[in-house]
Amino acid sequence: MLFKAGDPFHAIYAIRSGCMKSVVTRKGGAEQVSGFYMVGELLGLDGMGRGRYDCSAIALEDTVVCVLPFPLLEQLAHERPSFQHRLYAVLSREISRNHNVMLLLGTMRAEERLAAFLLSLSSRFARRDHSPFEFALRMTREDIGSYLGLTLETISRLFGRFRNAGLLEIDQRKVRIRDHAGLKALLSEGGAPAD
Amino acid sequence: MLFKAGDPFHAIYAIRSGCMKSVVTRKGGAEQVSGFYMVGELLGLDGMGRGRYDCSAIALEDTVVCVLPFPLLEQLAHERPSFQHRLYAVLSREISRNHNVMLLLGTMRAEERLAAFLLSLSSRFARRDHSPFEFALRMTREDIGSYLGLTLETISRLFGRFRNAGLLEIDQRKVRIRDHAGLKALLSEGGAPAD
DNA sequence: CGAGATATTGACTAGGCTCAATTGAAGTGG
DNA sequence: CCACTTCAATTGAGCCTAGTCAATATCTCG
Repeated sequence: MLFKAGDPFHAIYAIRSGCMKSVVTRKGGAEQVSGFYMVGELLGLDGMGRGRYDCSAIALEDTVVCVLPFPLLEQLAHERPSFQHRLYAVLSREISRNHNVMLLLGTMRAEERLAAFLLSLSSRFARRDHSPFEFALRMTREDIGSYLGLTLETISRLFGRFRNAGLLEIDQRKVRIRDHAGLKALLSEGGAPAD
Repeated sequence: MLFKAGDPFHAIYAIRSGCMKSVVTRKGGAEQVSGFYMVGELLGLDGMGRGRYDCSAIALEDTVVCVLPFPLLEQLAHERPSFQHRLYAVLSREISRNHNVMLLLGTMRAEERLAAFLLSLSSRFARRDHSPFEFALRMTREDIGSYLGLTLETISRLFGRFRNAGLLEIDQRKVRIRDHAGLKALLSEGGAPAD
């Protein structure tokens, strides 16, 4: 665990290698995975508002992070307007990303959610010179379910269904996407027909 | 409509009077209300990442906003570090707020969602010297449902159930909270018992 | 090899959605 | 002023998706 919800905020973290998840906890004990982070992505952006992190960051494998002390970032931002601009953009993107998750949780059915999740992973791996069609999940079914607002059983069943439909191969955590277009098709269905 | 998803971003907006909603649209047509904004709150924070708004802002009644051109904000931030700090905090808070919505959409059942929504409204009105127990909703059942990831029928039924349980009175859009503690109790249930 | 996670699969249940009809409120024009 | 339209809200019946509970299988690691 890199930091815990409630810890005082003084830095954001950039992942140099490995993979992490962030978890928000509700008074009452219910938890939800609020994001998965891979190489090059930033954790802890939620902390600067209240001066405390409101989620916990947990490594999913051996992970190396780069500590970016917030006072230093603010100083750099002050000195270089272009850096200031970048930093605002990074925060704003996180908001956009959250909107997508809200859309997923609020409007999609289980199949669509998992398809969207896999496609998102796929494109993120692609941007990092990994194969977009073959990669290893670093998280458990339970983590995926929590992130997508589903149960681990549902995730497991969906993987089975996707395999039977010839959309992908899955062996434990190794995923191989066989029909990228087919996954995409699952997304648009239910909305307006593509015209 | 103040701005539309895809419009080029050049300003954020502060509400001076009235009430607005923001709506994200999915390729495929599905829409979701991503937030309700009242006096003093900021809209359009999601736009600075990509240079385009990714949601639309729609007034729910006659509304006056204050236009805050982003270049101006950046300049002010550069000149006054304390202002820069505030601006980062505002963005970060929006991320925290989104985490709460994700938690709501991902882990709560219908009753809990509506209770959480009403309590949130209540405390926001309180902070603005309105009564926290008596206020008028500015949005339709459909808007509420969309925001909470439920259908308008479910919202309507829940209002009925809450009324029968003596938790509140509701006449069209006028709400009167009769049992604040009772609403809160709906939230913690389902999680771990308070100990 | 054994213990404890993690995954898979089945049977059953229930919460919330869909479809549909009705009522109510607010606005429009003759 | 009142029919007429339109939009919003309520209510009911039935269904379906995903959750729950439970049993088993498989992995990982000490």
